[in-house]
Amino acid sequence: MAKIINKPVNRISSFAAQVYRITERIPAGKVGTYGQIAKCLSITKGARAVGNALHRNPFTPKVPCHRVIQSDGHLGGFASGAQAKKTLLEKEGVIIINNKIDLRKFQVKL
DNA sequence: CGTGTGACTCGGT
DNA sequence: GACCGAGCCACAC
Repeated sequence: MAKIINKPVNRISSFAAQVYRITERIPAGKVGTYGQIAKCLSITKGARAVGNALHRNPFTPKVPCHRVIQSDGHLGGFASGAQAKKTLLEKEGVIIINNKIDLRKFQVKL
């Protein structure tokens, strides 16, 4: 009999779920850093893992992954291009100068 | 289980 | 500010 194997593309790791949870609670007009989210998950050095989870984020419209930027204030990366990320943030009310964001004013406190 | 990769971060140059 | 190297974490193969 044929084994009905469905691609396990449906399972979200607990880690990723937590990342989405934190990202989802970022209000519009504010931004957060990968490291900050990582720290919320008790993994201060897991900024990379956080980026990975967001990059694979299956809840794109549900999770405002575009509100997550680098700790330096740079946009970081975006699946559709940093340009789109920049535009989106500006629409939310975030002021971006030279592809950089003022973390002092837009970094949300978790 | 080892290896490679990535939307990161920090420190030095 | 830009480039490089090292460190840390999770995932895919």
